Amino acid sequence: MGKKRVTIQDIAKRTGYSKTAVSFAFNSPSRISKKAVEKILEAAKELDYIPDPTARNFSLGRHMAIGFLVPQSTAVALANPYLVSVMRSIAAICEENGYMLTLIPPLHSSVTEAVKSATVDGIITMGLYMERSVVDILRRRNLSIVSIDGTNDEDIPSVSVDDRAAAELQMRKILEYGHRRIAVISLPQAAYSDQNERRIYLTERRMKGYCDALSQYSLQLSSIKVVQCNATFSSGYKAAEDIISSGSFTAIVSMSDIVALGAWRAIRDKGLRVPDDVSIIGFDGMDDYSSKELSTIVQSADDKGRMAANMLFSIINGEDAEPARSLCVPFSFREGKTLRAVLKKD
Amino acid sequence: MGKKRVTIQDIAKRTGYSKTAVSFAFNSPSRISKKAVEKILEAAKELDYIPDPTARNFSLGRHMAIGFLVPQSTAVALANPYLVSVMRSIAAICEENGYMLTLIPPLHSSVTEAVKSATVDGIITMGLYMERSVVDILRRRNLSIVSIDGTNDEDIPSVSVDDRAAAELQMRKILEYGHRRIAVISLPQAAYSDQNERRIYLTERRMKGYCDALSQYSLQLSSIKVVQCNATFSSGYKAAEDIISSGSFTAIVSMSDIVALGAWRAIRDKGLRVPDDVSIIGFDGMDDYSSKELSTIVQSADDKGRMAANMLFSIINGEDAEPARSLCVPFSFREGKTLRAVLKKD
DNA sequence: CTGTTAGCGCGTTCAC
DNA sequence: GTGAACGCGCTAACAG
Repeated sequence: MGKKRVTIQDIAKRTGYSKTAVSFAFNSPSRISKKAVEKILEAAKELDYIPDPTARNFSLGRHMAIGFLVPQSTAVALANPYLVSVMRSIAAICEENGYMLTLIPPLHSSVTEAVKSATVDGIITMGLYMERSVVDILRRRNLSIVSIDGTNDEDIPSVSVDDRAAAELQMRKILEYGHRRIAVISLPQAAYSDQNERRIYLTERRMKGYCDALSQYSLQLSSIKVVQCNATFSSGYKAAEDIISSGSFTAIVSMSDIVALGAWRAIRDKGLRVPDDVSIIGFDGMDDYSSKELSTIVQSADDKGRMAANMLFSIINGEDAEPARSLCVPFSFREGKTLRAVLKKD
Repeated sequence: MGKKRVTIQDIAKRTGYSKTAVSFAFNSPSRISKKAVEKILEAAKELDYIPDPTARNFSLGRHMAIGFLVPQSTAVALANPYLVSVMRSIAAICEENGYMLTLIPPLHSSVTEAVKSATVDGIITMGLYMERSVVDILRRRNLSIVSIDGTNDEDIPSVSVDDRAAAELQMRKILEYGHRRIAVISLPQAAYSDQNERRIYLTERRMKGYCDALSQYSLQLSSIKVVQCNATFSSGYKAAEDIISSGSFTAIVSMSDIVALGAWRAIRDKGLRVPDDVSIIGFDGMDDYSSKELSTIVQSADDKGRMAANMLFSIINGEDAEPARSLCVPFSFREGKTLRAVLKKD
């Protein structure tokens, strides 16, 4: 169905000019006479000619799109509002640059497959443990990458927060409030990581921060309960149910706000009160409407996205001399309403 | 920097086979001898050969990506959690089909420009008034499209809710509760609409529903206040501030949940109580954690996204005989906690 | 300055 | 198993 696409040839024939002239009319009008440009554009309009973007990109060796590579299925990834916020600010920078943003989930459960076939000019990852095989493909394909909250790998430009210090602050707040029966809700380990590599992933960096805080109080990590879950509300809900049913804790420390919110709900549903019975502290500081009352560690999603995108574009446009930079976003503590000093009773 | 890309030629030379053989080794291994396949794949591995996806797509005339076309800048669009939910379920279906999802915002403020240059195999729009010029480009480019919450255009496959009836129900609830001093927060009119066209946009369909409900109570649309804002929390907040300062209303009817939530916050910040002083009813029924208490009209984001994506894929894969279908998602009323009968005092 | 000719990019596929 | 054409727009090199 539908007649064949109108090509540059058709316009050339129709006007009596060459393909080259037609191409110039669109891309460098100054290269040919005004009259020629007019005639060509007119014919193009008459025949409804649109230069095929695929052919064009192929010719020019670019796509005008950058990829947002997420480590899990998009259904999980987009369930995290913090990630969406970061993506939003990335998309905004893309728009400024006339680029589109393509979501790249693992293809057939494989990040490598996805990266092999993605038609983009560069990639921003978030929360991805960059295994060597992925980096290799990027290199082969000459694709630039910027990593957000990724591995602390020196040869990959990255944007992140000082996870260890931020986590230390987070745990210290809880300890300062007198809590000792503490549960931590961690995030998934690098699902696709290669055991041979010794780069350190976000969860480990934060765990280190927890240890540091605990040791200031002469406590061990082993004295607290650690569970792990996806960065979604419902996972946080379930995680908190687990925690509640496995003992009596006075504080929950979550590596993610959305998880903390899920936990909060679960606690309320169990008939417990926050912060009277259980204190909660999150991590992210979503600028979100619903989470203003959550005590948390704030790191700007907007800054992260913007910095990463700008960095990527300056690499793509060759404006960047240094091969790899690591930028750090500041963090801060937000008091919120989900923290309370533990009652001295034991 | 970086050596030239390894191409299919290099593998051909290296192995002594032809380009054709190499191509077959990757795409139809059964087409050549097992031995040949082995040798070729081995050489490919040694040389780190990855078939260039751009060239491949160009050759095959496809992209393995579909586009999500939003009428506003992504920074605005992604600020609406309901839209993100829809996108999430679209992305999930894409993944199942091995496709990626590309976000298409207006390029240089032009939807037409964006649609001209998007390298995708099909498009799903949401809340977009489909002007003729856009439809024309899609046709020229042979791009299939499915519209969510779009214009009621018969020749475009679409998924939506019965907006008129849903809005009527929404307004009727408010009226049943005795409210008469009512403010409506509407959504942006079709920013890119062509005045000559007579297709009806979502806001108008809903407005019709409001009229119908009002007339059952012998009221006119002119008797209520109508303001308009973007589908974001902060816009909703501002809209409610306007409403509050412009008179005394007992109920706010919003065309979007996120807007309703913003309004709710604004009302609280003004020292008024919900629902004691002001009732609020939203529209969307976000499955979201934070909005369970909002009284609203529920329409499943997941269904919308899934149905639209499945429809698009069946069109792309040529499984769809009928040229255009319009699917309807059911809606329902959720009581919530933001409605209260108005006190008889006047 | 205006316009053309002749490839090029890279993988796919028809016809032998 | 192969040679050659093909898709479509871009552009270096060249001629008037």
